[in-house]
Amino acid sequence: MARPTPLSGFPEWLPDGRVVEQHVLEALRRTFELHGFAGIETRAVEPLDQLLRKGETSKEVYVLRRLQADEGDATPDDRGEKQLGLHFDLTVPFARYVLENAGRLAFPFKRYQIQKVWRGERPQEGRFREFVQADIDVVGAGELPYHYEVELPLVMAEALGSLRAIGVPEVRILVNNRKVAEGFYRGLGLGDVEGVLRQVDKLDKIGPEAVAELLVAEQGATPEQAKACLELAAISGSDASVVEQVRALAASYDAVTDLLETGLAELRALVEAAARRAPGVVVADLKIARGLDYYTGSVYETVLVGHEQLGSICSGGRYDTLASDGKNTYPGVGLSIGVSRLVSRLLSAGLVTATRGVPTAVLVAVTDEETREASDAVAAALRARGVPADVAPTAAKFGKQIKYADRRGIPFVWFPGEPDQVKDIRSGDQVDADAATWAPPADDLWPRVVPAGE
RNA sequence: GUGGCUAUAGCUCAGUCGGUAGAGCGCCUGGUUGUGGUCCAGGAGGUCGCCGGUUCAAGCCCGGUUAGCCACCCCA
Repeated sequence: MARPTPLSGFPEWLPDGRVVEQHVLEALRRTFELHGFAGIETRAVEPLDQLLRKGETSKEVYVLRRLQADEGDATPDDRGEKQLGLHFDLTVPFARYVLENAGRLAFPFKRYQIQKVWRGERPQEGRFREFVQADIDVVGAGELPYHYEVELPLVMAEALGSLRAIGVPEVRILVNNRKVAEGFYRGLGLGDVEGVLRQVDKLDKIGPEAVAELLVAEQGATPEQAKACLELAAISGSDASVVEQVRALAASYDAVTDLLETGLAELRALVEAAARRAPGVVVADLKIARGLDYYTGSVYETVLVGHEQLGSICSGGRYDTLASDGKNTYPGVGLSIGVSRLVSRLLSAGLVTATRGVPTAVLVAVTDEETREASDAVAAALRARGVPADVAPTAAKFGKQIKYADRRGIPFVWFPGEPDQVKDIRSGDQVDADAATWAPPADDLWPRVVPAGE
C-alpha cells in the first residue's frame, strides 16, 4: 500500500501531543464536575433536517451514506427514512436530547459534553474538519434565571485558568449582550440588526472607515447612523462604566430603548460579578457580534492573550429557545471550548510539553533471552506497586537498551543482577535497588505536562 | 465556495543555463568481549505527487489533475 498522505483538517497528534490533549481534557472535566455539571455523550449523527434547522447559515454538514446503497436504491427520503449527518456542534444534539428525555431530567439541567464534531470547512491553522469541543450548558424548563449567564463564563474562566499551570496563556473572555446591540440599532432606526453586526464584526480586519462604507452601502445606513454604530463598537472595559458609556452614547443619538435598558442591566450584572470573582478575565466588548443568529442575551468569545489571531477558543451565549416541542420551551445558556484549536496552538507554538510520550517509567533490561523471565518478574513487581514498567524488546547490548529508553523518554533503566541496579539515565546515577520496594520520584511516575522550557 | 503559493530521502530542505539526484538531522553497522548521549569511519534509503505534452534529453519548460499551506468566507 502506498504511503498515505495526511488528510488536512483531521488532526492526529503524536503520543506526546496526545498526553497534552488528555491532560487538558482531564482538567476541563474536573472543573465542570466541581461545578455540578453532569457528563453525557450523544450519538455522532442526527437527522439532517434537525442539523440544518438551527443556524441554517450554510452549515457544512457531512452526510452519512451507506456504501451498499447504490444508485438503484430509493433515496432515504423515498423510503421514509431520515437522512443522517454528523453533528457539527454539541448544542443541536443536546437540544434534541433534552426534548427526548425531558420527562426524566431535572431542571435546571447542567451538563457537560466533550466530543468530536465535524464541519466540512476549508481547513487552516486552528480550523479543523474534525475537532473536539468541550461544552457546558444549563437548560431550564420554561424559564432560566439570568444569573446563569453570569456563572457559565466564570466556570469556563476557571476551567481555562486551571491550565495556566501547564503553560497555557492567560485568557480574556469578551462579552456582549444581544439586547444591547439590538436595542441600540433599533433605537437608531436600523432594522437589519444581524446585517449591521456582520459588518461591524469586520472592524478588526478592515478598519472603521471601510466598515462605515459597508454600513452605508450594504445596510442602507446614513453616515450618521454608521458613525453611531462604530462608536458603540469602540466601547469596551471591565467595569460598570461601560454601561454608562453606552447609555450616554445612545442618549446622544436619542436611541435609548427598553430593550437597550434591559440589556444594559444584564451586562452590568455580568461585568460586576466577573470583576469580583475573576478580576481581569471578563471584558465587556460592544463589538462582539458573532453567532448572534440564535443568541438572545449574553454572548461570549474567548481569546488567548498573545494569540488573538487564532480566533476564539471558547464561545457561546444565551438562547431563549434552545429547544421546544411546541408546548414547552427550554431556554439555555452555554459555552464551548475548541479543545483541538487550543491544543494545536499549545503544541505548534511550543507552549507546553509532555515529559515523555510513553507511560513507561522504568525499562527493565534483559541480560540474555534465557533470563528474560527474571526481567519480566521485576516488571511485574513494579507494576503491582503502580509503577509503569516495560521490558526491553531484545537482549541487545546494554548501550542499545539504554538508547531504547532514551528515545522514548523513559527515565529509568533497571539492570537485573546480584543485586539489581537501577539507573537514572538523565543523571547517570546508578544504585542498588529492590523491585519490591524501589519507586521513582513522584514527578517521574507518570508523564506530566509542563510549560515548555521546564 | 473564491483567490494566491507549494509538492524532491523517514523529517527539514538545496538542486545553477533542461544533460537520468544532494546536504543536515534521523536510522543501521563498527571503533574488541554488556552502560546510551559527544566524536570518528562506513552503510541503507528517492518512479523527483500523479497523468499527459514540448525536446535528442525534463526534478527543472507547458497543460491537466490530486494533495498540502495561506488568505477570504465562516467559525471552536
